Amino acid sequence: MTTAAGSKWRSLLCESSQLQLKATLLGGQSFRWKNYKSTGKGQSEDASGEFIGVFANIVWLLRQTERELQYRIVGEQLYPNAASTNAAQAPVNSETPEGKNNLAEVWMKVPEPKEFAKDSELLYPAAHYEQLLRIYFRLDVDLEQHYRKWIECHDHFANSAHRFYAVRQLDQDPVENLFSFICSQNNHITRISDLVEKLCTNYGDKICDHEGTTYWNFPSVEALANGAVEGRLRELGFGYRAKYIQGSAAKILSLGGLEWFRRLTELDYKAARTELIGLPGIGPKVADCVCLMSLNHLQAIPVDTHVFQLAKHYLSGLGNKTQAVTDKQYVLVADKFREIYGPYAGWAQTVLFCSDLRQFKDRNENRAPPGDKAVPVPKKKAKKGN
DNA sequence: TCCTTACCTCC
DNA sequence: GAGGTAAGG
Repeated sequence: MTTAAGSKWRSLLCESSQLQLKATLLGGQSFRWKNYKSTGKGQSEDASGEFIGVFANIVWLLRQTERELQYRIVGEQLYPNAASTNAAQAPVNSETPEGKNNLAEVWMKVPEPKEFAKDSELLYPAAHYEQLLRIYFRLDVDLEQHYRKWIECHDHFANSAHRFYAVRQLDQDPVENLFSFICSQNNHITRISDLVEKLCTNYGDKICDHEGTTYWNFPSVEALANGAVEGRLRELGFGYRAKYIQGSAAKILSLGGLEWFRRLTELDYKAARTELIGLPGIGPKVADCVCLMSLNHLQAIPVDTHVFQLAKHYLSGLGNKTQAVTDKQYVLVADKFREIYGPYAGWAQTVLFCSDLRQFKDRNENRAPPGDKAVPVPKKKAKKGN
């Protein structure tokens, strides 16, 4: 059920001032995107401007121009649950109420392809892929408007925004999101990516081969709950995270699997967070990552040691020596961010987080493109020092 | 309730 | 030590 790798480039309208692919895809939200260097492309070291990655059981190639987001389907498979859920009654391009538009929910409603007139070499009509991209990048949200607001909220954002334009909060698959962030504890991005890749190659299904690389989807909860998983993951170098992965998978199954995740999107933020912390290996930080990145709770603030350092822009008296973030400090910092930035505080924090990543530091390429006048250079506005 | 420490592995 | 968590004081 794979697609010929030769499928053509398609596009949807999307101003480059609304989306910066690089920082959005490589900034630590998802660990499955890579800079794409086509083998045929000669001297393209790092600057092809194309990214390859997987979501919704599709291998995507993405790039952008000033006016368009362009995509190419490298390979695809049916969503595994498409046939077994109440598929048919959800036309792909129906309007979904704002705030309820979760990727996993859409996947669970993906109709079977035979219900469509086939469009060229792909499984679905172009409108389907377009909708997946709109959901994944939350393209319905006017990001420039939020930037303007956040700039007014605090100097710290104003000083970072012009260096980091158009970082979008992805709306990810909760399964991939949760298990990826279990892997993230005490690790940096490259090793997290390696571990996530190992999960996929060992427990995922193959999607396709492309230019000598095999692409896999993210494993199902069932696959990760199997009794042999912990031992195998230890062999593969997951360390103490191995037990958390299998244990969380097993518990999620006992709670209802994907249906349990769906319920969490309907609960309010605090309730969803509490549920998540009930899983082994999930503490406050990972729970907030999942709330923010795949359960549509945009007020969640994941406070890691890094964010904790940033928080000293806002709060005095956090102490200079402490290494570990205590629960009390965590709540203090998260509440402060929400107080300053409002209901989309988590998104604002993602932008700030990106702007402080070493890999992105002092790079002009992260500035808004020359033609972009939408996000004004910071004005001023004193609000510091609480 | 609040705060330390061990934990796997890689760099 | 690293973008944390769970166990124990």
